[in-house]
Amino acid sequence: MSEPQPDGDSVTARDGQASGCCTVGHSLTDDEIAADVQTLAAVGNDTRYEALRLIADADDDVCVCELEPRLGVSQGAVSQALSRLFGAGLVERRKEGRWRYYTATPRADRLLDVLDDTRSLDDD
Amino acid sequence: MSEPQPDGDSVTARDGQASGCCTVGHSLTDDEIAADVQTLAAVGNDTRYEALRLIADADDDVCVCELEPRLGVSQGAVSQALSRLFGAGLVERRKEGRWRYYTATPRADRLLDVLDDTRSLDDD
DNA sequence: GGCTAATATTAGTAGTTGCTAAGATGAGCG
DNA sequence: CGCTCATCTTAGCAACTACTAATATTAGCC
Repeated sequence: MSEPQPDGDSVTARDGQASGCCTVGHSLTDDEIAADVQTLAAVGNDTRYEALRLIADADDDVCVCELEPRLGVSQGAVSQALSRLFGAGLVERRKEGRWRYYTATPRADRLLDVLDDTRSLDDD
Repeated sequence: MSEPQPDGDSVTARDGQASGCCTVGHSLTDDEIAADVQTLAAVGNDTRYEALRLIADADDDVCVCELEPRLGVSQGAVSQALSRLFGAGLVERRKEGRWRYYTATPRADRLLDVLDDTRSLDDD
């Protein structure tokens, strides 16, 4: 494989795994990558994305029972979706009597903001 | 279902789909939702996430042949990953002779920046 | 305690995904 | 032209996902 090497040393090799010089690279640990991918995959699904939107766009925290009628899936599926969002660090939850209230974390808010901000730039 | 109604009218109903008053809601069209979910699902996979990182963190645009040895999957899988990132509007591509060079779009850059910025806040 | 409402968990399954291997396409070069 | 290299495409399949339906848990209430 005769690598084209666009511009000599222009492509950085920031971590130690690089075999020679001049190869591409990034500076993330495996754990960081896994966490990011988990986060992204958690929102990369219609039901969970909509659930997160509903939670993030609400002025107050949101009860599960308010989400159920909006998501068009069974109660069990809603519960699973929320658990997954929680596991990915995208929502917090608070118990109050029989009810469970959800709020979006700062990470979730910022992620959704970027999506809103950049949608017009290169939408399909 | 006796809705708890946290605070009277505190939960907004921004779009017309709401059945009564006082239910949660958001203001996105189905197309916008689908586009966002597609974007997120595209990066929500180890191979594609790493590919995008390598492209975004490089100073110049990156040739496919530079990515292949770093991703640990077959050549065909790399090609598929890049196509999917392209379809999601996360990379641009440029042909130059036999080679194909990829760059990250602003949407991709900003998405990755947010992940970097917020990782420490609520990592697992 | 026994009942009911809200949520979580589990088992099972149809549908989707991400990979490999193989072949196709297209550009440069002798 | 025929070869080779870089990349794309396709078929097929194992692994995973997201759902439903059913059951379990937990909290309030009579």
